[in-house]
Order: sequence, then C-alpha cells, then structure tokens
Amino acid sequence: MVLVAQIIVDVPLMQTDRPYSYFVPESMQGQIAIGMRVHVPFGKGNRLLQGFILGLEEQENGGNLPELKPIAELLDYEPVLNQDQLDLADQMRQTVFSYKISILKSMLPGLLNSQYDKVIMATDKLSEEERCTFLQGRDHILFSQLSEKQGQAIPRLVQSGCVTVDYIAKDKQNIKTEKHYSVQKGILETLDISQRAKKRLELRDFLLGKSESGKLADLYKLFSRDVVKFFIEAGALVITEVEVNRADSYFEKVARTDFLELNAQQAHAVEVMTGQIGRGGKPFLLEGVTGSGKTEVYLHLIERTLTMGKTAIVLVPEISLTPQMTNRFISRFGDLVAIMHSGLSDGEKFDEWRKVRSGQAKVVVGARSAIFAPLDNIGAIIIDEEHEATYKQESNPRYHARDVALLRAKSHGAILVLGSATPSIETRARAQKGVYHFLELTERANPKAKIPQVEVVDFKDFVGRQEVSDFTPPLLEKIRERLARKEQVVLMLNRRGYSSFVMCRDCGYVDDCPNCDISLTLHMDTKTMNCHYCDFQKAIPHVCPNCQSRQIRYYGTGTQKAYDQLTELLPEARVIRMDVDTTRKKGAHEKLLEAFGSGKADILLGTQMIAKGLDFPNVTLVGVLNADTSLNLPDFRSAERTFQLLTQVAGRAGRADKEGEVIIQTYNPSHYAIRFAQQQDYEGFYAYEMGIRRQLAYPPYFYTVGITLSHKDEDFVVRKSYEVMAYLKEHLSDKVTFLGPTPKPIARTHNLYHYQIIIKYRFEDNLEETLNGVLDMTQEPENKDLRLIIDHEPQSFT
DNA sequence: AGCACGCCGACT
DNA sequence: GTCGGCGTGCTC
Repeated sequence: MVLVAQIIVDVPLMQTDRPYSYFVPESMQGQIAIGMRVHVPFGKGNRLLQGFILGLEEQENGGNLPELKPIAELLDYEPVLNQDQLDLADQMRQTVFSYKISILKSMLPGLLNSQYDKVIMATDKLSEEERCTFLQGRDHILFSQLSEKQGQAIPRLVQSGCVTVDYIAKDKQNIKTEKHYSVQKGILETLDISQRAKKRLELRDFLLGKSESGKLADLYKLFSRDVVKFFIEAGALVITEVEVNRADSYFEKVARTDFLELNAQQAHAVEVMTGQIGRGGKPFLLEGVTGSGKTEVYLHLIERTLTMGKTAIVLVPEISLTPQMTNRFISRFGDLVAIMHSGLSDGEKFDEWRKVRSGQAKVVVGARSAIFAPLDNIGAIIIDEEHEATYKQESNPRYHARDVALLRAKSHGAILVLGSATPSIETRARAQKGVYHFLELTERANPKAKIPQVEVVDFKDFVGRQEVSDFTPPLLEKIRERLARKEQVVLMLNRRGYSSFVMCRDCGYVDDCPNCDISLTLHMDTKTMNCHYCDFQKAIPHVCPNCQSRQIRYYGTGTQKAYDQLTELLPEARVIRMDVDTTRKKGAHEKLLEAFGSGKADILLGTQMIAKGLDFPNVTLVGVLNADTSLNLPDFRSAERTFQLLTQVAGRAGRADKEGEVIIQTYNPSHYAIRFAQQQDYEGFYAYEMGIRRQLAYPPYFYTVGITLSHKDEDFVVRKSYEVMAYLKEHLSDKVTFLGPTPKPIARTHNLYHYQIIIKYRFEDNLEETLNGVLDMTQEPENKDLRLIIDHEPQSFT
C-alpha cells in the first residue's frame, strides 16, 4: 500500500485545472492532511510548484500504478484551507469562469501564496570562466537575476553536473517574534554588584521597582546592551521569545464602549434577525436611511450571535474601512475582532488570518475577500453598503462577495444581512418578490438629527456670470455662512476621471498614452505624466510634441484646481484636500480625517472617498460640485450609481443636533437620478428605475454576461468577436439577446484592443456549457494570444 | 507557464 | 551535413 495525494498545482490554465497524483514519502505520512500546501515537482524540468492537497488515499502497490513523483516538501503543520473552504471552492468553480487554483489562492492571505525563486548553485566542476559568465563570480545566484540569454544555458550545465538548482521562498519570515524578559527575583537580589557600577545598580533598581517583565527592546532603550547582558548572563533575567501579532498595536489604543440603546425599529430588526440565526432561511435586506444606525444594529446582532456561541463576518467596502468604522467593532468586542483590509501589510494580514484560524477571533470585519475567513460555526454574515460595486472582484476569480456569502450562509445555517441606505436595484427587487426578508429603518437614530434639506443648483443659470465655474454663487454663499458660524463643510467632486491633463493652446494637442486610448494624467507630486490603465510614465513636456509651441499648459481640473479656486475665493477658509494624490501614503487617509474631525479645518474637499460612512457632527453643509460626471457613462447602472452617491454624500450633513443642508450643482437638474436624490427618495427612485430596466431588458429583469476579447491587432479581435458571437447564437436558445460586438468605451489599453459582447437572458439551460465552449476556443493555437474574459453579472461596462 | 520534441532554413 | 528557429503538446 502506498499513500497517494491528489494535488492541484499553481498553474492557472485550462489544461492543468485538475488534481495530479503524487506519492507521499513515508517521512510525511504522519503529518500530511487535506488542505495543506506542498511543493511538488511538475513537468519535464521538475520545477517546484506550490500546490494544495485536495485528497489523500491509500492505493494498492500494484505494478500497474503509474510512476508517481514524490511530494518534495510539506509547507504547513496544519491545513491552511478547511473542508468548508474546499467545498466552497467547488461550488464557486461552477459559476465563476476561472480556474480552481485561482479560487483557492484567493482564500488565503497573500503571504501564503508567495512565490519561490530558483537558485543556481555552482559545483566544483564549474570552470572559473563559466562561473564568471553565469554566476558573476559568486557560487550561487537567483534565476531571476540571470539574463534571459544565460538562463538558457542552465539545463546544459545541470546535465553536466556543473551547477545544481534549488528553490527558496522569496518571503520566509511569516511569523514575527519578539524577545521578552522576566526577572528572577531571587537571583537578582543576591547579585553582588559593585557600588562603582552605577549603570548596573540603576538597572537593578529599575527591575526591582516596577518592571518585573516586559519587552527586551524597551530595556535596550533605557540601558546599554552590555549592562543588560550582565544580568542575562548572571541568570537574573530570563529571555523568552514570543510570537507577536503585528496588528495588535491597532487594537491596544481603542477604548471599550458600551452598547447604545436601540430605537423601536432597530430593536425590531435585531429581534427578527436573531430569531433566524442557526436556521438559515432567506437573506435579509436591511434598508435604512443614512444615519439610521445600521452599524449599531449589526453590533447588537453580533453580540447575540456570540452569545449563542457562534461567529460573524462583517463585510465593509474597502473605502469605508476607516479607523472610525473598525474601532466601533473593536471597542465592543475587543480582541475577538480580526480586521482584514488592504491597508495592512502582508505580515499583518497574515497575523489577522491566523487569529481567525486559531479560533481567537470570532468576528471578522473586512473587505471583499474577508468572506473567505476560516471561521467555524458562522451565525451571521453582514454585508454593509451592499450596493457597492467593490464587492465584485474585477480580476480572476470574478466572484461577487454577495454570492459567496449566500453559499457560506447556507452551509452554516447563518443569517445573511444585506444593509444599505440605497440598496442595489437587484437586491431591492428580490426583497419585493419575497426572495429576501425586507426590514426598514426610516428614522435617524439620533431623534434630533433630521434628514437634510437638499437644494439643486443649475449651472446653466450662472453660465458666463463668473470667472471660475466650479463654485456657483449660492454654494459660495452657504459656505461663507458656515465659516461665520464655525461649522464645517464637506465638498465632493464626482469621479476620478476629473483629473489633470496637459494641452497645447496653439494646436490643441493633448498628451495621450502611447498604449491606451486615454490622455495622460498629470501628477504634481511625482512631477510626471501617468496613465491610469497601464504603467506608462513620462516627464511633463515643456514644448508641444506636435507643433513645438511653448504654449503647452496644464489643465488641472481635479481636486487640485477646485482647491486652488476655493482658497482664492475664500482665503480665510482652512481646506483639507482628499484624493488619490493626498492619500497615497499609508495612514494619510486617517490623518486627514482625524485633522478634519478635530476641527483643524473648515472644509473637507475630496472625491468619492469622502461620501461614505463619515460621521462628523459639526458638518452642516455638504456640496456636490459636479453631480453630472457619473451620469452619462455608457453603463446602464450610471443613474443608479449617481443616485446612490448623491444620497450617500448628502447623508454626511446634519448627523447630530444641528440641521444639515445639501447643495447639488448640476447641468441636468431635471434628470430623475438627481430629482430623486434631492427628495432623498430611494423608494421613488427604485420604482422609476425598475420601469426603465424592464423597458430596456436589463437586470433585474434579465441576467447579463459580459464577454471581453482583447488582442493587439484590431482586425483580429473584430473577426474573433464575430466568431464568438456566431458560436453563441448557434448554441444558445433564441430567447437570449445580444449586444455587440462593440469596442469597449476605452477601446485600447496596454496596446490591446478590447471588444465586448453582452448576453442578456432570463432562463438558459445551455449557458454554462456554451460559455465553457467559448473558453475552449482560446485553447486553439491560432487564438494563442487572444485574451478572453467571461464575466458573469459584470458590475461595470466602462 | 516551462520544457522538450520535432521539423525546416543558413552556416561551419 | 549541423545549429537553431519556434509550432505543438504535455505536465502525476
């Protein structure tokens, strides 16, 4: 009998999207388990790849067993993926058109997927001359450091025994440790220390005084290494190495807070939902106006969940994962909470993940991928701001966290709560049909806080009446009022597309990216022109590349320009600017909000990132400088997105006792998205938008699949797009409708042309099979460098 | 992806 | 006659 492992290796390709059998060496047999990571030799060159163990079985040692390669190395002492997660991956594989290995990898913190590098080591057979050419005189070198040309010589050198090849992890230090000391009082007191050794006496007094144990590093801050060493050698100090959690410092400074009392609506919602914990059942839509205290409902719900001995996941959009948000959870549940978001370093993410796996953390608060957290016995999964497009991953595997949550909730009998002030149309429609339970919070949690008044200002009324156009007189007037009253203002610029560029005043030349159909963006912080799609970067031109004119000017239309105007118009105002440029550095985001919150500025000017979740009681005016820029995008969700954004940002005003006011500047005051946003009427918007969706056969009346084809040759993509289209028409029923093929709104990026086909369907039996057939087409040699993306329910068409 | 096998042109 | 170009096909 031999032990055979089924292993899926890290080669994300159609041909390798299946487990391979490997022999388990005897030395590993006691430790190996399903869900562990391994290194296995793969392919002709036996290069080492990371893989996951999906199955283990005893096999008869018959002679007809194929020659199995042995597993090279076991990477874990305990499984990194549990059965729950492996089952989840199986289910996701059915709906997400990507490979299983990609799904499995996305369930783990990045550190555990880190790459391994080949090391070439010289043996004594290698001549000095060759050593200098290949290894640059050294006895070993990373393969990635060899030039491509030299790399080709490696097989020959290996064969002749001149070099050997090994693999090392690029990042080995997963677990961080810290040295701690503890005082051995008995020994310390008997130490005979000379009265002349002043430092030693000082340290002894220090240790006898208050500090019987602590971090060795702290001791080194006060005393020199020599002095400390004396005590360690004498045995008066015992040093121990303990594992530390890199994210702990984040938790230490958060003070405990008590639960707030709920109003009747909140309490009712908590009761209804708690009743379903452990029973599964339909998901809940919790629709609550801005400021209605949804977070407090979540907190109570989690408290109940924990009392029942169960665990909880809270998903929050990345952009709202501010300390203000996470601290509310930490302050109630302390170190039972794990926080997972992109602001953490790889090491910190890994530590938080371990906290969850070990069972220490029972509440996971995080962005999209936190839905995969290895919790046992989940009682509640909460998705806050459920309408946010960031819950859909825009690269492989293209999963929607809401769909994964549904699967997990089902297998755990957990309740799934979708919370929003402005639910996605799809979700709201499901609540309407009774697919979801529908719970509403119609009042603000603070009874004194009223829903703010919203005024729409038409830019067209002021055309030609002022020099600078970002600020209309009514808005300026209101800002002045607030400055006089020492209240605060939030101003939002819609969309990042509102960025700076360079144009020649003589010939109108705009500096475009050579690889993409888009103009380059000016970044003053780095003094470069950058492309938002590819990595292209160049210096700012001083002479027009087209007509050599010196009249080449920078047209800053972004927050920078608005900021400049604002400080010119209102020199006395203290303005904080928040956009990608000012928040690039780690922690800058928090620092700026902290400064605004503590009253160090009067105006917070920023992009969408200021629209969500901020809670500053002194803000009584919110201004939207340009409501339109997200309105006319070629995307059927553009009205929905605009409405959601305007409603969210309006909700930043008047959250405490003072009354709030909102001004929306627009060129389209009669557009329904803006009219309903003005009324703060989600239900009205929902009803109106549903009419349009029905008319145009869009979700939720129809499902959509987006197929994107990309290639460097435009004619080729067009031809292939029509081929794919023909294939679809042939294999799908005639109830299906198609849009396209059409060029994507930005037709070329990374030097590739993109064409898109959209499939709309209600019921279609052959869909999965047909789409897999399309995927197979890319396997044909002539389609080798054709890129094809199948996106189920795409969230963005731009 | 990598790596080898395999079948055609320009070189000692 | 050989070295090497990259088309094609497989990886336990």
